[in-house]
Amino acid sequence: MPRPSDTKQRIQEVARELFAQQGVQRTSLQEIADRLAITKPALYYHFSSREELVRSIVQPIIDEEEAFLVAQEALGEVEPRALLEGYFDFHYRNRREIVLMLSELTTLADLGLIDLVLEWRGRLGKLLHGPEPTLEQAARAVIAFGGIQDCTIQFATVPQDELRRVAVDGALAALTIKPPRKPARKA
Amino acid sequence: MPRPSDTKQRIQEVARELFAQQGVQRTSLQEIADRLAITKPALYYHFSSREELVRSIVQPIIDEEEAFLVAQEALGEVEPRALLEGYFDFHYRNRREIVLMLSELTTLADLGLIDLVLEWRGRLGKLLHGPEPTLEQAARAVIAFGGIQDCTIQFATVPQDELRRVAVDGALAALTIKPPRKPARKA
DNA sequence: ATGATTACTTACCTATCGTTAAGTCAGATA
DNA sequence: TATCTGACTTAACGATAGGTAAGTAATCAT
Repeated sequence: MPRPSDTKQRIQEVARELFAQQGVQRTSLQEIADRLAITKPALYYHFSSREELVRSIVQPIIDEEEAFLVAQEALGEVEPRALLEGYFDFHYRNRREIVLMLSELTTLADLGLIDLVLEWRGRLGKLLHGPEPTLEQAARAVIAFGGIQDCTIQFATVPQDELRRVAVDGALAALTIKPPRKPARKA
Repeated sequence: MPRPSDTKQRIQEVARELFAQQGVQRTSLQEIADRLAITKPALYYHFSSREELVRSIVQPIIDEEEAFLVAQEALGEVEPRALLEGYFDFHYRNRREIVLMLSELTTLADLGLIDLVLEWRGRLGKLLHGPEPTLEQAARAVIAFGGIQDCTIQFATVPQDELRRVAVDGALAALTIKPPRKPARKA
């Protein structure tokens, strides 16, 4: 049986599935091994530790989000709708991994996920409202981006195009700030 | 040292703190006991199991959210702003516990939290848009309520009144649905 | 045919965790 | 003074999980 094998990929597939189903912490190496009809130490041939297996699944998502942000920041001027749509597509594509990351933030603390998520939200807000947004602007950004994230998780079965429309529309609506007072009727 | 002791409350305080800091799953009974300078089995005098300790912290929040929903549903007609403000206040008051519940959904699966959260979102949506909302309406509700939740977590240090204003304004903005086409100028 | 390499298996170790049984001891009760 | 109860401690158990050491069968290069 030796020589090139796709076992490493198959381990990751099974891990992704079990992690999504029952959580990272509640999934043991034994369970992953059983599902593949191999032994636990076989996993150690492909991954040096449990943590490395977890990281191999989560890290690509982190890298992709990071790359997305860097690309948008390099653009200089951002068009809100395009930014939100890009953000949506990224989250829709990786919704399985993202939900497991978000619903186990503390478990994955070793990866520094908590700080990363907070940092990303800050950077996203600055893309929309400049380097020093007001509290109101920051809140709107959190609602908009968080809302898109929630939509990809909550409505995971809705087709991408349809969901993108309603999610991005909703996020844009959340961003529109009405002038503070003065009804300004029939302006 | 016998006779009335406040140890049970002190255990819960320490547990709340450690759970919030490093997660429920990553906090062992040993750690809680050490922090209180008592022994691990002493915890079992006050709580019949680890799960019961966790539940004693999480369950009141669940009950409160349930009660909030029941009360709102009983009202018949709901005013969106009032609903959102009530929702905000509940989440602001319990933000520490709520963040630990949300960031460990899978770990707390025994409590049926995942299904509960999904159910709550559905009921909140129906409060705003009736028993059978469109996808667009459902998405807006998810963005609005999720956004309020995110705000209480993200801006945990902002005073309650100030944050409530911006969070609820943002949520309301997310709820306003523009007519699909036809600019309908000067209607 | 031989040696090296790949891809594992068998067997085992150890640490930790939740949990329990049994004992201790200060103070309230009688 | 004797007894009972509340509030623990000491000691230990069983399960499980991550991890390792050593061996083995199949394949490739030489």
